[in-house]
Amino acid sequence: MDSIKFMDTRAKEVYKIQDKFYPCSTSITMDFIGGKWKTVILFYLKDGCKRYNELRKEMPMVTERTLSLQLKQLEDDGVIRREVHTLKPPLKVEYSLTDFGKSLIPLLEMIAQWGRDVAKDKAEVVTMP
Amino acid sequence: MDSIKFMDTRAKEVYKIQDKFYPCSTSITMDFIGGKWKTVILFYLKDGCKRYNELRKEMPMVTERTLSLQLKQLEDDGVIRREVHTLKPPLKVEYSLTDFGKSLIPLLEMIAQWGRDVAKDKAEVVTMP
DNA sequence: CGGTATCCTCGAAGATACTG
DNA sequence: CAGTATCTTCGAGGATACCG
Repeated sequence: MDSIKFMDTRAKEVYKIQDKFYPCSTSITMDFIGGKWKTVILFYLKDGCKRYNELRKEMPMVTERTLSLQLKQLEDDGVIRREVHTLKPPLKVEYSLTDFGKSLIPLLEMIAQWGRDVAKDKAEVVTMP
Repeated sequence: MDSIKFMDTRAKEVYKIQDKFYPCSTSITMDFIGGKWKTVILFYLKDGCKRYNELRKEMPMVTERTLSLQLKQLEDDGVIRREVHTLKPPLKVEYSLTDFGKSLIPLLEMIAQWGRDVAKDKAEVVTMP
């Protein structure tokens, strides 16, 4: 029992949301916008609603499956809204930010701006084939 | 040749940094700070340099291997600096933000703040066993 | 048009043991 | 103290084909 005083007694507090543990509030944010495509999708949605194919054209390197999955996750997380405007094909589906999603806009702008600053130094801009 | 006018002629420009393509400036930023642990590490380094074991204690769920790899990536990306202060064991190694890394601080603060706002609604704070 | 279904690859991250 | 070495797991994301 004496050894108790040598143990690490600093209580480490973490966040818990539905059985998931987050060691830092930044982890919570990254769970919403992390991954390869979410910030890109959200960045293109921030100026208004977009159709599925419009998003695809903005992201020439994403596969349909992945775009679809990411959109569904963002929808499940309450960040974006999916609205179907037709009953029969050809379908018209529009995606837009929810109010909760709009709360991310300043952050998205800042992420984009830091990337642009880095690009100024290190990147070249090329046109996709 | 007539069909050329039906093709998607909007030139899609992307960023290129050392053979990697980025469809959006947000992707560049996320390549630096994305993943499960980088924002956490950077957030804990933003107030000054930390030793390896100090970082471990802040992140009770990270494995040594992963922490080590993430630190090395951040170092290779020029975001943090690694300084060795002893020649023989026990070693003293300190990590700190570079000037480039410090340019991320406002962004890190904003990421943390958005996460805190969400936590206020949805998270509980628990003490790690 | 706006997706799913299926199968597959690959890298991030973890578990555990060991070391200068 | 501050890692590295090995092995393994797991899930994000990709390729391709098909569907309402």
